[in-house]
Amino acid sequence: MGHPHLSKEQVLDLLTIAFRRHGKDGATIAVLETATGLRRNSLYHLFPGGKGEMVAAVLDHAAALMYERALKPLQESGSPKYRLTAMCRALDDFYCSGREPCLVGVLSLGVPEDLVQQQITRAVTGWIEMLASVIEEAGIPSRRARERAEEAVIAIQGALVVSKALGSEHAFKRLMKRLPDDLLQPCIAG
Amino acid sequence: MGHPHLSKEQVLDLLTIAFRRHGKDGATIAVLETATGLRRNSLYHLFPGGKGEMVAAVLDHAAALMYERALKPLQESGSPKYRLTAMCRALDDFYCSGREPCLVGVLSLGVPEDLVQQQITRAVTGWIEMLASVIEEAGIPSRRARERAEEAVIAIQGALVVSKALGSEHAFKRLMKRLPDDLLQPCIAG
DNA sequence: GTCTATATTTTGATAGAC
DNA sequence: GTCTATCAAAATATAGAC
Repeated sequence: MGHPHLSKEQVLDLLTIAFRRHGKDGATIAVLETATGLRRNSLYHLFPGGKGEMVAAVLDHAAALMYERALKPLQESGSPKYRLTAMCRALDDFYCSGREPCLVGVLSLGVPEDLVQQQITRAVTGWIEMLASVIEEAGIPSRRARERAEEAVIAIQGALVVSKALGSEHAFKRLMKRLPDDLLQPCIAG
Repeated sequence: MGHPHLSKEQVLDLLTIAFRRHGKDGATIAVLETATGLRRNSLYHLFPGGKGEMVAAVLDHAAALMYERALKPLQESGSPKYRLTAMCRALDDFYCSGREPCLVGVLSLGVPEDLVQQQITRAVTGWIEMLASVIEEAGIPSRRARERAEEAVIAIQGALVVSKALGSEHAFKRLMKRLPDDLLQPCIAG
C-alpha cells in the first residue's frame, strides 16, 4: 500500500542530481527510477507530462535553490566583498567544488525545446544582473560592472567544464578564491 | 552496387557536427544516418564497434582538427601576440562564434567511459600546455603563464556555454577579441 | 561498401490492482 | 500514491543480397 516516503521537493532534489550527472537524454526513466527509488508510474503520477515536465520542473527547482543559496546572499546586507565571498562559498558547495556540473550547462546542450531554452536564458540573465548590481555598488561603472558580471559567470561555467575534463577540483576552487577580489578591482580607466 | 561517395574523413566531419549538436545520447543512429546520408549498416561497416567507437573516433578526429587549425599556429613563427590572435581567429571559426558547442564539453557529460575520459583529459591538458608555452615565451613567469593558459581555456569553454544559454554570439566574440592582449599583459609582481 | 530488412534491447508511457 | 505488469515506439545492432 501507498507510503509517501518522499515529498515532491525531495524527489526534485534527487531528479536534479540525476539530470546533472547524465544529461537530458542520458537520464533515462530507468536511471530516474534508481535515483529516486520510485517506480516509473510514481514518477508519472508526480509529473503527468512525462520526462519533458520533469526537465522543466527540475530546472525551476534548481533555479530556486540557486537563488536561495547563492543569489539571495548577494542582495542582503554587508559589503560587496562580503556578499561576493558568500556567493562563492555557496557556489563551491552547490557545485561540489566542480565535481558536479551545472544543470543549465548540461541542459542547454542538444536541441532544447523553446520552454527549456527560455528557462535557461532567464536563469543566466538574472544571475548576471544580480552580480552586476553588486559590482556597481562597489563603485565600478555600470557598463564595466555588467561586463565583469558576465565574465564571472563565464569563468564559473568554464571552470566547471575544465574541472570535470581534468578530473580535478583545482581550477574551480582557485576561481572561487580569486573571484571576489577580481570583480571589485578598481578600474584603470572608466 | 557500392558507391563510396564519402571518405572516412568526410564521414567523421559529419558525425562530429551531429554529436556536437545532439550530444552523445541525443545523437541516435537515426540522427547519424541523416547527418551522414549513410544507412546504419554503412556506419557499422566503418565503425564495427558501434556508437561507442563512433564517439571515440569523433573525439580523435576533432582533436586532430583542433590541433591542425588552432593549436599548430601557436607553434609556428611570429610574435606571441600574432600567434595567439591566429588561434583566436581559428577558434571563432571552429566554434562558429559560439553558436556551435565544444565536443569536449558535450561529451564530458554523463558518465563517460574511461577511454573517452582519457581522450578528453589529454586534449584539454595539451591545449593548456601549448598556450602556456606561448605565454611564457612572451616573458611571463612559467607558473603564472600556466595559470593564465588554464584561465583562457576556462574562459573559452565558459563563453561557449553562456553564448548558447543567452542565444547570442556577443560573449564569445568579445572574448576572442580580448584574449591575446589579456594573456600577454605584463605581470605586476612575479 | 552500400542497400533493404529484421532481430533484439531499451525507452517512454499506460493499465489496473491495492 | 505506490506497486507489478505490459504496451508501442524507438534505439542499437545484425543478416544477407547485390
